[in-house]
Amino acid sequence: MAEFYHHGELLSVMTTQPLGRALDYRAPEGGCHAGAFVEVPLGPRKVMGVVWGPGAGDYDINKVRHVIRVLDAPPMRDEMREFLLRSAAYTLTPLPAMLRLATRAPGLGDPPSMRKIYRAGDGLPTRMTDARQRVMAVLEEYGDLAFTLKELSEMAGVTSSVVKGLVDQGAVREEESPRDLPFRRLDPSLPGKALTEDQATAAAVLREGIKAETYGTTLLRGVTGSGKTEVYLEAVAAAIEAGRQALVLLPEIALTEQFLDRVEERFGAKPAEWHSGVTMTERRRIWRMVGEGNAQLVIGARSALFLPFQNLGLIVVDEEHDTSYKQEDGVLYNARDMAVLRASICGAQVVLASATPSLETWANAEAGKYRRLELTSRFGPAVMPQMGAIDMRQAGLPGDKWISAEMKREVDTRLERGEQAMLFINRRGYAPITLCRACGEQIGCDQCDARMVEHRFLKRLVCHQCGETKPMPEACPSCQVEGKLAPIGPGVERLGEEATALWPEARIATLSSDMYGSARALKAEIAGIAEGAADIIIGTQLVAKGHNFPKLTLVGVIDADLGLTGSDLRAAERTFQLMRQVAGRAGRAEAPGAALLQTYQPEHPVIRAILAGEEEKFWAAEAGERRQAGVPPYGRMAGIILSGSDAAAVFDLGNHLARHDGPLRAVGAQVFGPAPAPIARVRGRHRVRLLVKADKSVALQEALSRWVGSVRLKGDLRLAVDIDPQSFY
DNA sequence: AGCACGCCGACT
DNA sequence: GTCGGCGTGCTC
Repeated sequence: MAEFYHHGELLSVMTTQPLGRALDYRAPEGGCHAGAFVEVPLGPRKVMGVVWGPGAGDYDINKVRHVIRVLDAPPMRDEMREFLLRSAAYTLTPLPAMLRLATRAPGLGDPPSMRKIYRAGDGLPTRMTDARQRVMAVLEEYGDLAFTLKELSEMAGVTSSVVKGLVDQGAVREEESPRDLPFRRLDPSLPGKALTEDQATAAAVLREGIKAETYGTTLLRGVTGSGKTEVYLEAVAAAIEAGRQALVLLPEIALTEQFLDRVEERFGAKPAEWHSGVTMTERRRIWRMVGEGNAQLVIGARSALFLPFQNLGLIVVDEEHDTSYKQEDGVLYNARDMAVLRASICGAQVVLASATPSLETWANAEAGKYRRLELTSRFGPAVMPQMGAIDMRQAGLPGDKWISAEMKREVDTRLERGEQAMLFINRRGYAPITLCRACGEQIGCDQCDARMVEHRFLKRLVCHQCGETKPMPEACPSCQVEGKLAPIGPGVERLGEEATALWPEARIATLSSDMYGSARALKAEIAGIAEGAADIIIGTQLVAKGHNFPKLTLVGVIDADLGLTGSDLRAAERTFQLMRQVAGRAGRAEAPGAALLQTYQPEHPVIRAILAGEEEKFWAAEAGERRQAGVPPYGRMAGIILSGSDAAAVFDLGNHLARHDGPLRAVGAQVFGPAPAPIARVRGRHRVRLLVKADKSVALQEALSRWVGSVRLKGDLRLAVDIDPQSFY
């Protein structure tokens, strides 16, 4: 049991205020446990914090104030504190910022919110009417179940005043009940889908792992459609059977709805759903229920890692290679790595599922740190798609067309057969560049250094970097000449336009995340398309992620070269993964599929590896190059991002750091830069980046904090450390 | 993060 | 004289 502090005893409290350390307080009347969520006075304000441990006693004892109150929430467990400490140390994030991730729950500490519910009472109404009769019939039909006023009156087909009248007469009982209800119990004993031999073997291994009740990570690798989900749902079932909680992380909110249905199919009830699109009320409920152990399974985004699980036995990271797992939401962390850390602390199993694992995960599996499970056979009758390249150097297309004659023929064939075809391009909007033919100006963002992208659908120019938008101008903002602005290059909207011209009779659906007002609308659209509401699907990124289109038999990648060029060391890996994923879309059900890549570089090793299906070869070659270069996963890297409104001051700071690199040289690490960051200006702030490269064995974080801690940031200068950056060049 | 304190420029 | 700019420092 956690340490208890009696009234008046000195204890330390970690707040979410950016103080960087815990402060001493005295325990409140009635005392409190370590880990308790508390409200404490800080200057003139009241702030929330967590009782962190015994007081340090290094502060004027007369100035130490009392904890105001203990909040009504289960105390933070030691393992969560450990997780926060270690993830803060790993990512070089101040602890309060890390703590903020674990306290992001609306109404945390409020007493349970109550609502009125209605059930059958003891008495009978003095006068029976038709409406009253219907209410009593509903209550009788459902026995002792209780309903909200709205439910009951709607079910009986009466107004709420009828129910109220019955309450007054004692025929219906009104009760207070907590608004936050436990999640329905999941039933792991339901049969589930029949598994293939492959799947059954993998599932059995995962189930064994769960039984061991220790930490372990498994790479579950299987081509698209091989049934990874069915397999890891068996691991979820094993965790639930063992009375433990499970968490499934998905990279994309748009995927959750489909997934919830599969969970319901397997376990007879829907799990908790945690991501940015969930309402405040639902979040409060989830936070509370997860903490009370009344949510057995959570499906969520990366932030779900910080929910107060009481007995976490399994974390699944689906599509573990997905780059959206590494993104800033205040703190720069990779959810995949943090999942492994969280699990290792609480003795849980991790399943990293992917058709195309990241090189880090692949290397960890090769090194024997992760168990590796392979699903080779596809589920059901479908087979892997045939792959082919279209050499665009031979296609002879004009500069404003992107669909080759060969691609058109293949699509024609599918249309004749009543099947679906998908054309994929990873660029949102109409055209990535808007060029003035009079002066050569490319319209850029006023706030950033990025180019603005025309979105004809929105009738605006949009900055994909900072979200800034402006109306499409008539005249060039630089030379004022009118009518000379020209769209350059393809975007998904423009491709849709070209497709409409090529196939005027076909039903064409263009899928881009910015074309739908809500995730719900997009989901509905995708569901309709999957059922056959479109013949040709034109899509970006999001169609490459896990949707199932049974009638789809052709995927055409319009610009397979995107991502091959440039000096980003991970571009090849990303391209490989993306194309394998997209290709895997085709022919998931009965009809066999084909994948065609339009490329100007058919001899490129990545393109060839994809076409040949030689994945191991690709990874081995890529791993060799990285080992040679001493970059992740065979070396360590960190980015230092400096920002501020004054470009010169930002660069000065960068140069100062680069010159005073003693702490880094002491461990043999090298500094590169300063150079303008990949996005050199964001929202009016100039950004400069330094890169640090070190040997795998180096304690990089300690060296970095000594180095970075040596400078004091003046004015609006900011410094952020990005451990294991996604892109480095 | 807030909020107070305090030190310089331009006003009633 | 004094109002207010925001740089610096403090909060247990």
